[in-house]
Amino acid sequence: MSRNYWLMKSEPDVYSVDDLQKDGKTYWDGVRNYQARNFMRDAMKKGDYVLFYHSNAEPSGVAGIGEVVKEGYPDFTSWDKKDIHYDPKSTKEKPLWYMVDLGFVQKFKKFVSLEEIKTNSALKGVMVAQKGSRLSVQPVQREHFEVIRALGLR
DNA sequence: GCCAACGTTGGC
DNA sequence: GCCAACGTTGGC
Repeated sequence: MSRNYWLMKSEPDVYSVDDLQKDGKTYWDGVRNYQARNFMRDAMKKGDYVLFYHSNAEPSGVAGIGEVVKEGYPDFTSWDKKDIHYDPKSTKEKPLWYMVDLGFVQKFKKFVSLEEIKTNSALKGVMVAQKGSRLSVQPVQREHFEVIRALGLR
């Protein structure tokens, strides 16, 4: 089976890997960036694995693994006026933003910090370690995914 | 809380 | 279509 690998960022104060473990699955609402949207709408497939990354955290890094359980569909929070992610350009008839559903796979035994990712020579070129990398949904090479998972399950 | 990096908006 | 101004992200 061919499976793709991704990294998704979430601020743990807002939604952490523990929340995902508790909920079992969640919908990944609130992405308002076209590149990230395109990944979720067009490229992420059921069964793909996702590194669950804690951003704006102390420390930041990968906290666990999730799995795509529902492929891209319109982010309904975008046309909800009361929602913090409301965007008047998006309507039910013409959705602008998309999301996927993410299921819980596992929480790492050992948190893999950004620092660790940056200094590991086997992880050279990982997008999240690059300066100014703000993309909240990004592709990860299989080999890199495996290295990070191995670090997390030590 | 600061600020560099980046994406988006809007005047021209 | 350029680019300055502005808003946001996210590491530190």
